Amino acid sequence: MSDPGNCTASLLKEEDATAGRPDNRQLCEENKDNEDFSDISDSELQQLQDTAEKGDRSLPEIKNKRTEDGTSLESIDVNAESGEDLYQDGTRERDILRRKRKQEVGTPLEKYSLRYLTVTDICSQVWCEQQMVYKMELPALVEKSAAMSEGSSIHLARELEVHDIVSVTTKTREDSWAIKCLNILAMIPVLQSGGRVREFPIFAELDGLYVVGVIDELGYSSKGELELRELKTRASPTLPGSSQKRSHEMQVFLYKLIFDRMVSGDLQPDVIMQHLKLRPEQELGSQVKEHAITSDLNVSTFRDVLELTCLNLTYSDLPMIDSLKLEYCFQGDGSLLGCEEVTFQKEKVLEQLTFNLSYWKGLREVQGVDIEDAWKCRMCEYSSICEWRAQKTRSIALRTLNKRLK
DNA sequence: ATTGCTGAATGG
Repeated sequence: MSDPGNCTASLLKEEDATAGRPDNRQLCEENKDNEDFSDISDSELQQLQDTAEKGDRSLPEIKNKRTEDGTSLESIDVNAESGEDLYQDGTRERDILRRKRKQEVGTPLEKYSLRYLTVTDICSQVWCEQQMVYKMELPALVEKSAAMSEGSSIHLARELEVHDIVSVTTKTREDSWAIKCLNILAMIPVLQSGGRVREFPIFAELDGLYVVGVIDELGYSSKGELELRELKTRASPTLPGSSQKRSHEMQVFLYKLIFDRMVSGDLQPDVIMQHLKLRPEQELGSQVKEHAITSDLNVSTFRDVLELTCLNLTYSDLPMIDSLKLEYCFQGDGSLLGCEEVTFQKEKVLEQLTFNLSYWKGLREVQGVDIEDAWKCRMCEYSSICEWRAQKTRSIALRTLNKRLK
């Protein structure tokens, strides 16, 4: 490994990833015969009304068996093969934490005990907010699709082209955040020398909320502009529809928003630690320290690494992101389907963000999709229990009924 | 808090 700038952070956990995983296949099959909100037959009308009055909503019982030894192994990167096992594990972990600590009152953020949101959380909110909320409440219902696994491995393959991978065991939450910092510290010089990096960790406070993410790729364009590239692999050889593109655009917009903050010296160690409830004096784990030493960094507590990172970001004179590109590739043969530059309109992005965050702050109720986007429900794991959908269906049914009575 | 706080992104 000649270039220390080529390491990224990741995490490994629990060996028996598949144990206790509920089989969702049947549920997914069932969802196939769900129709749009419209097109309701006469016989269904009465049924719908009955159901509506009863308020029937049978939630399937979800069990989360899990080994309780709790030993966690974190690493500075994935030893390949990450795909499914890690995903399933992570999901169950989040599931347990959220459901255990679920409170009946407070803002959604408090209800799900979230100290931060991820960029993906906000993007799935753009796709369907109601679905995103169900994912928080009942994550076990989602099964990773083949397209998603394929996407993950393509991304991993690309990452391996530019990164060496080193695993590191961690003991504390501070250790995992220290790894993010170490990776940032390693990537800064690569960017300064005009190089290319993948999986750049980002985090910043947006509108009072902490948002965390990972930038797929950063590099320089032929014009010498700092360019963000987000690879989207597609199961079919087609470009995404407008609805899906909207969510992709939001993703890169948020990346830029956060990255720009980071390089303009907006990051304050104390604010970060307060927000994320990290202990500044926490001594770093031996493996983390070891890695820091090989990178010639003299650090012993979490505060040391975080402060060093904030200072580096502030004074390394990295540019803000000039260009945002969405790159679509076909999973089948790897062919490029299209690459488009999206224009960052700050006002619009902030407006969208404010709307999304207002849900988390408890300023408004959850919203599902509009009728014209009801096609999304056909591939949604939660359509059979969806309150929003039921309500929409009901209101349309009643409207149809009224028309007929006229 | 009884023991208590998350790899993010993957695609539609």
